[in-house]
Amino acid sequence: MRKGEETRTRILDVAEAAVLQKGFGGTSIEELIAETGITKSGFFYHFRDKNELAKALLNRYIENDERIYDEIFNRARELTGDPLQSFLIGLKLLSELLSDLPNGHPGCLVAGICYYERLFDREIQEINRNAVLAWRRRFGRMIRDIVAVYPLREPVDVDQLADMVSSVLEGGIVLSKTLKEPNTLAEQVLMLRTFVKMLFLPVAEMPKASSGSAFHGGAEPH
Amino acid sequence: MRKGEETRTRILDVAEAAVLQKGFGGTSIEELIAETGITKSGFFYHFRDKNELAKALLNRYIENDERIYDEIFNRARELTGDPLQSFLIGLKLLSELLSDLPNGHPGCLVAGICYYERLFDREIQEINRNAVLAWRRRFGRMIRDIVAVYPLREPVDVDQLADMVSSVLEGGIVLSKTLKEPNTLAEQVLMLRTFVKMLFLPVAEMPKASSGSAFHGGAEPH
DNA sequence: TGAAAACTGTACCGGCGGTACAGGAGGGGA
DNA sequence: TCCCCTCCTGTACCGCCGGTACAGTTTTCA
Repeated sequence: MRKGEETRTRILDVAEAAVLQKGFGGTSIEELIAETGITKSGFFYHFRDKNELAKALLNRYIENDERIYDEIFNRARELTGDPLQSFLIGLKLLSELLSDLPNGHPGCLVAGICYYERLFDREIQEINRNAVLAWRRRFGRMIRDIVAVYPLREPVDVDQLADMVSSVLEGGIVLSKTLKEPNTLAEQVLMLRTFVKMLFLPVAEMPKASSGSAFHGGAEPH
Repeated sequence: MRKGEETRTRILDVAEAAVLQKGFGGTSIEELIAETGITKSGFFYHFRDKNELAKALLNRYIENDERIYDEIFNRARELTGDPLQSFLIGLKLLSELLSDLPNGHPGCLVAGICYYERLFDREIQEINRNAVLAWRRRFGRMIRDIVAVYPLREPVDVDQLADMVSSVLEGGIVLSKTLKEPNTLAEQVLMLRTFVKMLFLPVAEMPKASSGSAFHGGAEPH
């Protein structure tokens, strides 16, 4: 019983890394058993087929993901009672965590599976869907707490704003991976933070209309 | 010469739909030739291997993508000379185009390939990277035009703001696909539009602090 | 009309997902 | 001590797939 769990975990570890680099279709079972040092029969003892491996992988990934968000935003809530401030602090902590990843974000399994869709059964697609809905509920809850205290400066739908957090994270991961710029993801989260700040806080008075060109980014001569 | 191009295009059409539904690894060449009504030899006459198919597919996708953006934002520029207004109109047009897609957005090949990464050669990864950099340049150019006229109400980096457009699009596609809610993508683009608006325009005066709960979204009893 | 372009047909290879099944090591409870 | 259960190994096999090789055929158009 103990030994079995350990082997199973080792397979999942190897599989997760492989799937995030090559997708499900690009990851062969033979390659997984080679790296885990197990036989093919051993693999199929733990997982009936590739679909069940995907399911286990996805469930584990989502669980871990939720745990991380819980930690970050609970920590943020410990630091202040104000719902807006704790949300903003949470986003800051999240961006720091993301920029501390040594090789950049490895990729999101939810997105990976969404781009592999048709080869999995309805159950997996449902698990994936529920994970995204859980994000919507999580961030929606926090935003509703804010709205109860701060007036919204522009008419936006709370659930859509909650989805924006997921959008920017998923999109930021794609950009970061494609550009091979690990920092892009963290920067995008901070941009979202700026948006949230502007939606609920009065803008600081303009310092002196210095006509544009103040906050330009890197040079882009082309 | 003419006939060859036509067959090639037909293969690419079939392949694009398949790849967006199942990923590259999940798409078999045999399945492509079956649907195109061509033989295996015929397929390999047009494409040396799967990698070259991917390259052609990606290049065509990016080209088409650029064309669509050109059309939308040129059209927006025809409607007004003001850089901010034309950008906002462009985003509105984009969201309308996205919400008019009958079955929702089919998925972005750039993201699909980014999640399949390791199985392609450096060249493809470079094409992908350049596509994202082109988006950054495109939106960055428009934002710089705005910044030259309107003061930024919060200190944000222009390139990071430009990347936010790509982030929200890519993330919105993932959310839309996973949730099977075609509208989510268009809504996310409009959220981004609100952000851009707030960054450059003074906020409308608050109507009367009716203490929150004004713009709540759908009920979320959990 | 003739050469090049655009294929078809056939045969083959090795890798992969998956199945089937027999058997064995090791530990824990009766 | 014995037996059973968990956790594997080993072997053999199937059919699909990506890819190669190459000879031959039809279509196109200059």
